[in-house]
Amino acid sequence: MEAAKSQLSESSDHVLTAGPLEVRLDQRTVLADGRGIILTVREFHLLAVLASRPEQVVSREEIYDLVWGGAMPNHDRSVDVYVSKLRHKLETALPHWSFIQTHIGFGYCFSPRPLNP
Amino acid sequence: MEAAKSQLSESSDHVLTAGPLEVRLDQRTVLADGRGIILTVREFHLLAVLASRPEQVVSREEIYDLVWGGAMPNHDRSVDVYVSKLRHKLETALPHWSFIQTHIGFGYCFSPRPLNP
DNA sequence: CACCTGCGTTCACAAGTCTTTTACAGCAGG
DNA sequence: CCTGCTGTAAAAGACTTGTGAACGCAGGTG
Repeated sequence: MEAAKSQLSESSDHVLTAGPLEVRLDQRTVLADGRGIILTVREFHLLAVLASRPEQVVSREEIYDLVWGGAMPNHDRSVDVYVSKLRHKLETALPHWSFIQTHIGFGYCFSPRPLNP
Repeated sequence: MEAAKSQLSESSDHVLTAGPLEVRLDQRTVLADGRGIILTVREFHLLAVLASRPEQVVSREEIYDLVWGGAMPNHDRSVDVYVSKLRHKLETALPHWSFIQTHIGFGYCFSPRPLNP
């Protein structure tokens, strides 16, 4: 039942939930199936930005502005690099879930879904 | 038996217990396996603040506000220095336990756990 | 009063971690 | 093929944290 849920729900203003993933904004912590995941400041901020807009495609420029602040320099790859790092940590913690989709030529989309098998 | 317990329990409003550590708020004393640990005023206050929120990540700013009072001056390292002093005393008293985790770029977390070897 | 001691604060440096940049490989489209 | 885009490892650089030491201060002691 919960498996089909792709919508992110908010227990409160400070907690984002997506499947087995829980992002606690006020405490700067992330739980995967109740176990803590250690993220760096950037990784956490990036996840918070993406997870707060489930199912919405967000452009690199906007992500950059929200997480790094200011306009994204030309040819900057920071967003890509951090999405990669974040995906890696999420995958390690929750191997059967996928959270971030790439939208080629544009940006990324937070869209939690269980992987079939 | 108790080894697996990472949650802090409260025998009363005035005593915080975490593994073999007992913080007596009303008496301003700390016991490690029943033996007293001598802490200075600052050290005790810091421990009390952290131990009263087990498993919660607390920012340096908040710690500073609660223990020192007021806003933390820029580049102030008092919190770090006292965490270091506190860790040292706790380690001396309870070599096989770890109590305070660092969350880089943010703050500290009181998370009592026995050390494996 | 002169001295000693303990505490809190600040400083400085080493060690460690994180961020940014760079480079290269794979992929899809023309 | 050639080009543009993405994934990602690794190098280089920037920033954080741990901690010993120095300093000033206040209280206690002879």
